[in-house]
Amino acid sequence: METGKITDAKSIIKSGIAGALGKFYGVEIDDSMIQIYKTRRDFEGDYTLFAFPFAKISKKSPEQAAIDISGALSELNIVDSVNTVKAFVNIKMKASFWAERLTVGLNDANFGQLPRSGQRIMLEYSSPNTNKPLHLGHIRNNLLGWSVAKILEACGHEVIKVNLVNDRGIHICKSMVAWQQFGAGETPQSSGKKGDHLVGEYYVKFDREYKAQQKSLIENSGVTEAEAAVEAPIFAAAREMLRKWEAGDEATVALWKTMNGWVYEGFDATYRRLGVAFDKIYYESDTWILGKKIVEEGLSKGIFYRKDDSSVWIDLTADGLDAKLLLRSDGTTVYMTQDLGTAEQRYEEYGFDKLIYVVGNEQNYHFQALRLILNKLGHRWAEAIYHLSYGMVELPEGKMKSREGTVVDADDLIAEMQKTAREVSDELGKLNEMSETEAAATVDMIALGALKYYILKVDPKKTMLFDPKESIDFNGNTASFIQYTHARICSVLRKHGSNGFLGSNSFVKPSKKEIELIKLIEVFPETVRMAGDNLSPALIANCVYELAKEYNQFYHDYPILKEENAAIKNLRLALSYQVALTIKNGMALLGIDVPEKM
RNA sequence: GGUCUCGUAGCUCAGUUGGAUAGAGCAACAGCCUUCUAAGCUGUGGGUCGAAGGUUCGAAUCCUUCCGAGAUCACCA
Repeated sequence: METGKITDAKSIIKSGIAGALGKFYGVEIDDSMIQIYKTRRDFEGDYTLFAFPFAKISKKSPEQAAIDISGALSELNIVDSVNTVKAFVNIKMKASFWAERLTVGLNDANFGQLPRSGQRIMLEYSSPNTNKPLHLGHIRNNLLGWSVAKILEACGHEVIKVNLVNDRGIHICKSMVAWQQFGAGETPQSSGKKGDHLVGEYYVKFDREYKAQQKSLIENSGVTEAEAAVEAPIFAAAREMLRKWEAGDEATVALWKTMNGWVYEGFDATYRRLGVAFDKIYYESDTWILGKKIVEEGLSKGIFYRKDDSSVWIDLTADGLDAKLLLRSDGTTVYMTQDLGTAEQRYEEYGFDKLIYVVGNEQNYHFQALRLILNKLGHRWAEAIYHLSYGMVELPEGKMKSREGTVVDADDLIAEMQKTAREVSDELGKLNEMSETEAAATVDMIALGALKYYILKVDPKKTMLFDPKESIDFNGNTASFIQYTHARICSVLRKHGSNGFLGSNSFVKPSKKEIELIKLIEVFPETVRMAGDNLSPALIANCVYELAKEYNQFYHDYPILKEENAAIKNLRLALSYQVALTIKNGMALLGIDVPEKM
């Protein structure tokens, strides 16, 4: 899924270096020899070239090679000066070079949007169960999925966002049975409860009743724990309901449709609040049968085998895994069978170049097996399957456990963040001059921005800690800080009476601080490319934060509107505009909106 | 037990895919609003990069072993 090359400052310098050193040494300079990176802050220069590869060509010491190189490079017309420290060649670019880079950025209407790649990527994320409301873990999944989709689109790929809803099975039957027994006809309309929460309550009720029945069975009938687990009447009722559902019993299917409908209404509300959406939604009730064909295929090819009880397996022990079940002895399919089937169906329908599953790392094993099995069946596109495996979200008290009631509900969390955002904004007097609609929209941006940024700034693959107190902090490395920077710039541009875009003007030479800002803006498209290659929104978050931080320093130390020199003022306005645009584009890739006032 | 992931400041995290003296935020302390938004800015303190070996000009980053944390190995999804 590599994207194309970008003509940023670094690549321009690289080709300059290749030309100059090719001439100097009289050999073709391979791209890999030019190892260049940002100069450390304590040294003079913009980029640093490592001289070791060239020492080999000239058979001189690395230090001497560095000196030779510095001579050759100072000839380049974009280079201001060169200095060497040991085997490091520090290159300082001309101020005019940076002014030119700013102009290029300003004239790029789609700054940060890379050219079309022609690749089609299917991205599966969210994939909830319909027996309980979404929680903090789902939030990480949804935010990651949405952001990665945005990033891949920015990288020029066609992205198809899909959701696979787990709407059938024993878990939903549990909620249904409990509702039948204790519900007394309660509906979201009658109780005013959100549909997914309502169904979730009955799931909990089931569990409570189930436990009570087990306890009483063990105490009164003297059965073992395992026997009690099977014999409890309410569990028997759930199993019976599943059997009826699979047999297509009308009343059961009708109840199932009604209760799932409630859940979908609830999910839709939460999805809308989170600002995520899908291009296509798959339901397990449609796909669970898929994969049986694959089982036949695997059996006939001798890749799968049938046991005496007629269950079907694949032996993956040679690949370091275990034997995996593909078909139960009663002929029904399992999760793996279904996933094999949907993958094949999706490939036939869409012919993707890449199929990405955003699923927690507890399923690493499953996806390892999935790829392996498809490979063994001879599907070349198995290589296109990628499991974007993200780490669990933990609380300061430890892991979330639904049984202990420590699960953080998605809707509650969002509501809480909105409340806090409102309080803090009010306290600071930020909403004083706003209409209620405007204030509500601003509070919304701040609250959701805080939540999204807090989660997305962490490398997806790492287990992360969600500290509620820290997540609603609006200072430091937070979305609010970045949003505030954007609002400040908008305020400056408003007062100037323009949108700050000053066309393709040529600019006066930027000062050191201004060059720092141009550099941070300049790397944005390259950062988007890296974020796409690594499927990591965290890279975008860091990049935007660095930029906002640098701008706030600049804002504090340098006048913009009050600058008397018109040419310098012009440069600073253009720079401010470009910073605001980059912040806006970057935050959009995280699914975060930025206000013009706050 | 097998497989996989992780371990960086008191806490939460970065670290440009092997580069120079490892960086931010929070928390603590000390400053800055009569000047474009103080949700901001400046400064101080804080490190055996889990440990030990190895690879090489050079390692937080790669390899080995050990220690510690987590995930997974169901006729659940």
